[in-house]
Amino acid sequence: MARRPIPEPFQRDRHDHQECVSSAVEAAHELCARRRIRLTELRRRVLELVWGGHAPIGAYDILDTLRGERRGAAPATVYRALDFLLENGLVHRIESLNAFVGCGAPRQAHSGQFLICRACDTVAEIDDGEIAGVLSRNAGKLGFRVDRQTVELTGLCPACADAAG
Amino acid sequence: MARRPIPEPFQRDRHDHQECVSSAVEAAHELCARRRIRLTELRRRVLELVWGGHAPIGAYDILDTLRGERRGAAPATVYRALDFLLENGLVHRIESLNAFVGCGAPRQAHSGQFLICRACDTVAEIDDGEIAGVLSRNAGKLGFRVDRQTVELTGLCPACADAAG
DNA sequence: TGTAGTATGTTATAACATAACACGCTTCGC
DNA sequence: GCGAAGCGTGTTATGTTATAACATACTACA
Repeated sequence: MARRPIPEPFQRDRHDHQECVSSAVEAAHELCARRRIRLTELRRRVLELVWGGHAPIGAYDILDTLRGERRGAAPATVYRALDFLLENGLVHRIESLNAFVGCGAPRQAHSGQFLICRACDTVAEIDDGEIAGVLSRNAGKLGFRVDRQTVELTGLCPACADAAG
Repeated sequence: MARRPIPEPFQRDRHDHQECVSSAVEAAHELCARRRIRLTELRRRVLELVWGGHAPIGAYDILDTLRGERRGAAPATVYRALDFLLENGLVHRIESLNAFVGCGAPRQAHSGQFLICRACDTVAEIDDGEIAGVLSRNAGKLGFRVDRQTVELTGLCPACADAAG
């Protein structure tokens, strides 16, 4: 596991972001070793780029950077790496933004819930059992069997809410 | 208001779907009259096409139909009509599918929660106060102020779950 | 009847994503 | 070490979703 816990949502002012990136890469290495799958150079690099910040990044923004580093980078290059990272729960896709964020607690593909600040673009992932429970239970009452939850809450993070008054 | 309530989620086997469409159009007429905004021919037609079924429909599928009916239909034609319908809560966008469904209880742009059957593509909208409450409350505990909730649950509807065993 | 505001037509392009096939590398049994 | 199988990436092409920008037409209302 990472030596240092991923910062709690919205406790990120003035944090050492490089530590977030290296924790994420280290966690990915360990997860891939455990599963005997390959965290190739390309996949590691795409993971780092997704972890460039706590804001979601688009596939073509990743591609733009990659093109400066590797000849022959193309959309498929990026999407294949992202598919691998998604399958293994190392990144998440934010459906409402067509963009990707790093996962702070990687494990097999899982859902989580996302708090998306519309002012500063920061996304915080939470994994709230109460939310997941209510969703499954209330859908279940209607006879619906839930496989996958997409929960994306847009609004203002604490800092931006303060600033907005 | 519509003379007949929109069918409950998943009580739709052998229902008279034309009734769903005409209820939706009638509700839209009333809502637009009340707000003194215009449900034009184009907007009404796009609304009908979205209500073609209880499965989400893509903008370009709407466009394909429209092209057979109206000269000069183009993407902007459809997206502008959809924007109008979205703003007024007459349709919803399913983010995880980049597609649209009719709203059974139209009012000013609102969120709702969506149950999406991955077998038959039916989408049921629910408006569950307990879910909305837990989401707002638990995000609020972290200092996050929620403006908009995107909740999309993918899985199996009762009929398809039965069929799958 | 003029005009301001709204709605649509029209053309172009941006942004996001996948298909299909070739090639090279890694792994593993022999 | 050698060959086959599977995996990962390169490469080219295309499909799908969405918006920009400007022109024209329609509607409401003074």
